[in-house]
Amino acid sequence: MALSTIYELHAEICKMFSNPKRLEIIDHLRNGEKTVSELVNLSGLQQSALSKHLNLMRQNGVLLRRKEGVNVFYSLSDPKILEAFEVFRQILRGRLEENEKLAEELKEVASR
Amino acid sequence: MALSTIYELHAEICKMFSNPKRLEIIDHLRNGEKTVSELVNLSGLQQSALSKHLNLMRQNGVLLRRKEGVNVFYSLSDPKILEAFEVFRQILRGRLEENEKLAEELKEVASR
DNA sequence: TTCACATATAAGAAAATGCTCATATTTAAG
DNA sequence: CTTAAATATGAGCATTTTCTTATATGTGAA
Repeated sequence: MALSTIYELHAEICKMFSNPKRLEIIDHLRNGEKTVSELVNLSGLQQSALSKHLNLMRQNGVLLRRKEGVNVFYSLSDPKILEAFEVFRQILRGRLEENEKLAEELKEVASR
Repeated sequence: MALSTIYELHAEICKMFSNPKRLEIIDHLRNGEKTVSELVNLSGLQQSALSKHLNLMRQNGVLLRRKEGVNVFYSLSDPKILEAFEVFRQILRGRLEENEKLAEELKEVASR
């Protein structure tokens, strides 16, 4: 598990974010902590699968964990992550708009 | 191959960045285009492996491709990607510093 | 056309990922 | 102590990733 270069570390972070369900979970935590059961309902994942996602993100320093009685609350550890996401989403939006334009053009061409 | 949700698109991008060699290649293109052979030398990858990385990043819109005679030049398509990387690297730097502090403390404790 | 170089692609194997199902652990209540 | 609820962990399986080796394609020179 010993990572060395900046590229390996960076890749490890990206790998952790390269799963739609994990990104969705992060989004659900955007406005504050949630329990595992709440996240089960929100995500639609099986409890065991969710638990593994949460643990992975926690081990990578993305999530914080807090126990209170029987419940465990998870929360985002660093709001900067959301900033970085914003840049990606902007790129994606730009790309989506391009695709929509292309789709429009194709429709126009096809309808002639 | 049909992606739909923003999470799936975002995850797809992250997946593409979740490989140390690809991140290294992007870094090599930071200051302008390079041919495949130049990148073979810079990256230490086998030519076939490099070619696949380049093709993948191109298909995902991260790289541009330009042919000139026998050579093919690749370049970054969007400088914003480097911005997003910067945010990640900052988080990583912070985490590395923390680790170093912890390592220091451990050394001190151990040397008593 | 033929050759040599630059680049791309195909096939196969090893490793990693993420799911499901089953089981363990922890904690509060009775 | 026993039970029930919340959470975590383990085993097995299908899928994906990435590498290596070998081969194909494309382009300019002779």
